[in-house]
Amino acid sequence: MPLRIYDTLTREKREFVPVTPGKVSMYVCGMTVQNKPHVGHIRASLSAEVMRRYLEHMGYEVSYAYNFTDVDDKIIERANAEGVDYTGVSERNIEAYLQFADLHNIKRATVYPRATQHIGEMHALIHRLIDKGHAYAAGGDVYFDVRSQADYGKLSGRRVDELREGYRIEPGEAKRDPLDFALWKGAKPGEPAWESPWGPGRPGWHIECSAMAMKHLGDTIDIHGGGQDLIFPHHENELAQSEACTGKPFANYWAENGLVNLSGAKMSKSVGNFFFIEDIAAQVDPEHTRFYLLSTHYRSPIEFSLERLKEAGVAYQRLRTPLERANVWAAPDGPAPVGELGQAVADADRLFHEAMDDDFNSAAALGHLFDLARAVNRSLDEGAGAEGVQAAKALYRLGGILGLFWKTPAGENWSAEILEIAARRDQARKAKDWKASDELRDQLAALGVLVKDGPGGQELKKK
RNA sequence: GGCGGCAUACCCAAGUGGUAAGGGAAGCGCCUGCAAAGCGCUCAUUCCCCGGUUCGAAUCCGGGUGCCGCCUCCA
Repeated sequence: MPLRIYDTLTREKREFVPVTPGKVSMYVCGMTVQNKPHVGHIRASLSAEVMRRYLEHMGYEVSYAYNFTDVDDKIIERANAEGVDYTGVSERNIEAYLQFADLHNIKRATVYPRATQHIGEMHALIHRLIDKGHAYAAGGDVYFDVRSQADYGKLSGRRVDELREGYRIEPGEAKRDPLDFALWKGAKPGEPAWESPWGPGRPGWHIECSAMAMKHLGDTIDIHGGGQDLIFPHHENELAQSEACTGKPFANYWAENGLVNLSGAKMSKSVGNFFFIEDIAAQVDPEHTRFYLLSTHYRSPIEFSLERLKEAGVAYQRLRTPLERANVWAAPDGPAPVGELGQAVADADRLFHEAMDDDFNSAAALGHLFDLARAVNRSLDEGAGAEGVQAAKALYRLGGILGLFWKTPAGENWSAEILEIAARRDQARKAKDWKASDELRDQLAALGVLVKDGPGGQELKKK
C-alpha cells in the first residue's frame, strides 16, 4: 500500500510522490528562540521526525531542514533586559533545544539553518519580488503586496476581502494594504541591523523560511511541517512570496501538526500556560514522553498533563516488559518464529506498516504493537525460548521505526542502604520468614524500589 | 463576524460505507508464600442530537448542539 499524506492545501490525503524519485525534502518551521523549548516545540519536532524516520525506513533519502529564527522583537527585548547581545539569548536557547531534542531521541536534522545566516538569500528574494511587482519598498521597510497574488489565502482558506479589519498598523509603517506583510523591517535605533539596499534593517518574519527552504532544499519541497498555529499567517505568507518568486509550487504536502493543550486550552506563550520541556524531563522518563506524544495522531490536538504522562508510562512499560524479558538489546539474531507466533509477528508487521502508510498514523501503529507484545509474553511464558526472543526482537525493531526503545535496561546504581535492605530481605525470604520479608519489601517500596520475585531470586527495579 | 477542526466506554485513543483496534482503570480466574510482572476472561447492540441517502453509516448528505484552533507574536 502506498504512503498517503494529508495535505492542508488540498485538504485531502494523497498518495505521496516525491519531486525526485527516491529522495524527500522536508522543511519544518522550528523555534523562534526567544525562550527555552516547551512541550509544543518537542511535539512539532517529533511529528516531523517520525515522518522522516518512516520515510527513511521505506528507503528514501531524506533531507530535513529545521530552522531557528534567531532574531525577532522578543529576542531583542530579552537581550536588552539582560544587557547582552541578541545572540546571547538565541545561542543559549538553541543549545537547550538541541539538548532536549537529543534527550527525547529526536534525530538531528540534516541542517539547522538560522535566519541571520541567510540575509543575502533574503535580499535576493526580495529583489526578485520587487522586480516582479509583488513587493514595494516604503519608508525603510519592504512589503509584500498581498493583492498582487491572485490566489493569496489558498492555504488557510481565506480571502483578502473577507479578512476582518482587526489588525492594526504600527506607527511608522507604510503599508499600502493593511494585510501586506513586511519582508524587510527598517532598523529602529538600538536594534541589531544588517545593511541592505533599502537601508539597515532585519528580516520580516516570513521571508527567512522561504530563503532557507529554497537554499537548502530547492524551489519545491516535498513536505512542509510546523504547528497548525502557523498556517495563518506564517505558512500562507511563506507560500505566497515563494510562489510569487519562482512561479512553482512551494511545497507539495503541508503536514502541520496539532497543538498541545493544557486543561483543554491551547498551550501558549502569550497566555502563559505552558510547560518547558526541561521541567517535564525532570519528572518524566523521556521514553514515556515520546511514547505519549506518539499515541495520538500528529494532526489531532493532544492534552498534556502529568496524569496523562503517568498513564502513558504504564502503557509503555507493557511494551517494554517483553523486550526486557528477552533482553533484546543483547540477544543475537536467530531464525524467525514460525507457526502461531510467526503469524503474530507477520500480522503486527503488516498492520503497523498499513497504519503508518495512512498519514503516519502512529497511534494505530502502536495499537498493533500491543498485540505483538501479548503474543511475545505468552510464548515466553510457555518457554518458547529462542523463538520468543526473536519475536521480541521483531517488536523491538517495529518500535525502533518510531524511535522507541532506545534505552537499554540500565544496571541501576543502588545505594548501599538499598542493597543492604535487599540482602536482608533475600535472607528472610530464603528462611521463609514472610513477615520480615514483606516488611523489608515495604521499606524498599518507600525508597522507590520495586521488588520482583522470580525463579532466579529477587530482582530490584526502579519504580 | 469569517475560515478550519473535533465530538467514539469511567479515562486516553484508532477506526471515512460492511456490521466498534489498542492502552489505562475496574472485576473474576490462573500463576505466586504473598505481592509484582505475565497469561486467560469480563467490561460501548453502540459511536453528541434530529432528519435523509443506502441492502447496509460511527463513517456520506442536510440541520442542530457543544468544545477547540486561526483571523495579533506563538510549534
